[in-house]
Amino acid sequence: MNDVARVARVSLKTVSRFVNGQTNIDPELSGRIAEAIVALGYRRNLAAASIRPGRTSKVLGLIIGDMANPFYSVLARAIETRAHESGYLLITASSDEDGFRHDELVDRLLEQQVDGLLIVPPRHPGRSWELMPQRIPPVVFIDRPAEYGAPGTMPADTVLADTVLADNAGGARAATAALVENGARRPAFVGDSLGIYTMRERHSGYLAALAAAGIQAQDSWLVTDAHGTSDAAAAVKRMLVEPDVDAIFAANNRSSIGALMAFREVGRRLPLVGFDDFEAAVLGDPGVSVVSQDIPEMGRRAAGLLIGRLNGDTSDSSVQTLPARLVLRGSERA
Amino acid sequence: MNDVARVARVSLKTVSRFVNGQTNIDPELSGRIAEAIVALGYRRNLAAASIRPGRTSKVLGLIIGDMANPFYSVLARAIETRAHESGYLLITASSDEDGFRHDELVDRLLEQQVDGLLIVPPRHPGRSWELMPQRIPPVVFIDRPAEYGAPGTMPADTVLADTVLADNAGGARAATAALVENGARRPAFVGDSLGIYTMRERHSGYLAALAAAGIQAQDSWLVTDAHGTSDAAAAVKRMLVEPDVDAIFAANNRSSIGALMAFREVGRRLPLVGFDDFEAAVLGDPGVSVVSQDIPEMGRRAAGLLIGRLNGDTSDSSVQTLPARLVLRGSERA
DNA sequence: TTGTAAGCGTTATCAT
DNA sequence: ATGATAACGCTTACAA
Repeated sequence: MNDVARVARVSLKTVSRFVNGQTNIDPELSGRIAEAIVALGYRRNLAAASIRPGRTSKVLGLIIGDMANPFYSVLARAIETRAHESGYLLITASSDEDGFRHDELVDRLLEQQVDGLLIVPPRHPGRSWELMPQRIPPVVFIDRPAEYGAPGTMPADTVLADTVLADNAGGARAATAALVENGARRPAFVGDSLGIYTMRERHSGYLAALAAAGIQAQDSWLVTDAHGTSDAAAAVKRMLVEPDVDAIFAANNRSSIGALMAFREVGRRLPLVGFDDFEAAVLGDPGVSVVSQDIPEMGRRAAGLLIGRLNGDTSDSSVQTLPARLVLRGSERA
Repeated sequence: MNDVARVARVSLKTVSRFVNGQTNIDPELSGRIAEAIVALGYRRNLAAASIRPGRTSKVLGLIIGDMANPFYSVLARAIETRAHESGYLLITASSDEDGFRHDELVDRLLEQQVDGLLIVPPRHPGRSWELMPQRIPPVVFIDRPAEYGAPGTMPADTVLADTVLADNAGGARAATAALVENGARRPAFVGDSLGIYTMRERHSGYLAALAAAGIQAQDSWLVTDAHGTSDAAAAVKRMLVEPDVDAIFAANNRSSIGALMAFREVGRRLPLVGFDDFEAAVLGDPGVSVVSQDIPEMGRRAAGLLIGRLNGDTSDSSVQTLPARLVLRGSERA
């Protein structure tokens, strides 16, 4: 910038004005500056600009579980789009659901001077947010509450922290109810560990639907160790062989896909409703009914909330829960 | 940092040494510094650190078409993993395949002082890389060559630019050959516009396989306006009704899925091989045979190449082509 | 409208 | 081993 000023025979400040788009500049000087910029191939250094107090980096940090997972990548895209609209870049990092790595990433992003943080808390939490140093930029937690007491309670005192969740319990309840309405009396729950927040919520929705139908839930209907499609497939295959259950609520899309694999292998199916939509759901016959979360909306809301905070919104921390929608494609019937 | 120094009653430089992990510090002073850091909740400012000459930001920029697209998100994840291993963060941005937006992002990332750039050139190119100002950090182009002359030729003079591609032509040739070996005499090509580099390559592979089999390609076998699954489905449905062709090479996975949709709707199928694997490919009966690109390897290679450049590798610009693997699952047969 | 000088948080030089 | 001081590229009072 000094060089530009020298070549254009103006002061540093005038160049600064020019590159910042200020208007009160003599057209002649503007011209000389523009020429000098092109001649020298000058490009402003935003990192340097952002170290001034009161100036921001215009970069946001996003921590998700795994960028390669469609849930996260769709979420990330929605966030990126909203961020871009307001002139923010996005540093996206994967925690692999590991608390330690997550915490490292938080520290690194803060050192990198991001203006705000969007975080999907890892399944295996690390340090509590209560232990965070005082000066933290606004944070929005997505999909799962942060690890401290009740969601939205604690962080309000320390930092501006909002939370955006999906209605996991309500969606699971609707899914299970759809099975029951189509005649199921012994619907299974096939999913991952109940140590995971969303699984816990979905399980409680499943139980609520059973209770509402006057059905007594049985432990033998419950599979909570389906970490991947093959676990789920194995569990569902057992269900087809020993028909203890008469329908399946697949609590995530890996479980849904596992169920389809088992159906195909055994050559027989059970009524099925899954949580979370997936590409192949429309390809089978019948199509797979699912509870669909509006993931892009979750991302837009989260990013919008964060950017609102950065624009000076200091209202109380909020917890928003987005509705989940039941999409019936036929697989809920016998 | 000044405050820490004051509280710990040491000089600024000693604190700097401490936070940079230098060893030559009196243990007593170290202790005082550590205390002061905790007491003040001090966190280093990496943005400020990076403005020193010779110092780097330890941030890489990645421009892809669309983060929500599985091809890109898997690629991004592999890149992120490799970057993380070497201590780099990754700013990921989507161009939406639009040259103008792409160019804006390049400028912004350069202003943000990223140490290097990983770029999937947009389908609708903007400014040529020849026009870029001189001082540019190393760049790696992925999946498609950059927009200037032959891949890898031009940028060598201006900037360190490598290119990592998949063997689109070879993969398409193998896919088409598999159809022919299973009796196809009139295999269709269903894909997107040949204005797209990868489509052009795949089309030439398809033609090569036909030529090798002594089959004269017909214009009526060629569909190049399948931009999404429904376009492809419509095209394939026509093929099922008026059987001009006897097999289908789907040149991308949207076309494969469209073909499956058409098969399901009409209740009849044709031999099919697709380019690019997809989740639902194993769920049908028969499973869908595909040409599979090793996307994570592409990401690892690209990131590794870039980091190598950042570590001082100044060898000539290279163009690497990764093999595509034919995965037969049954759909290639009648 | 333009310029001068100070300062942001850090690291590097060079002395001690 | 430690520290004083300058410098990085930029913005912002404040002055002219």
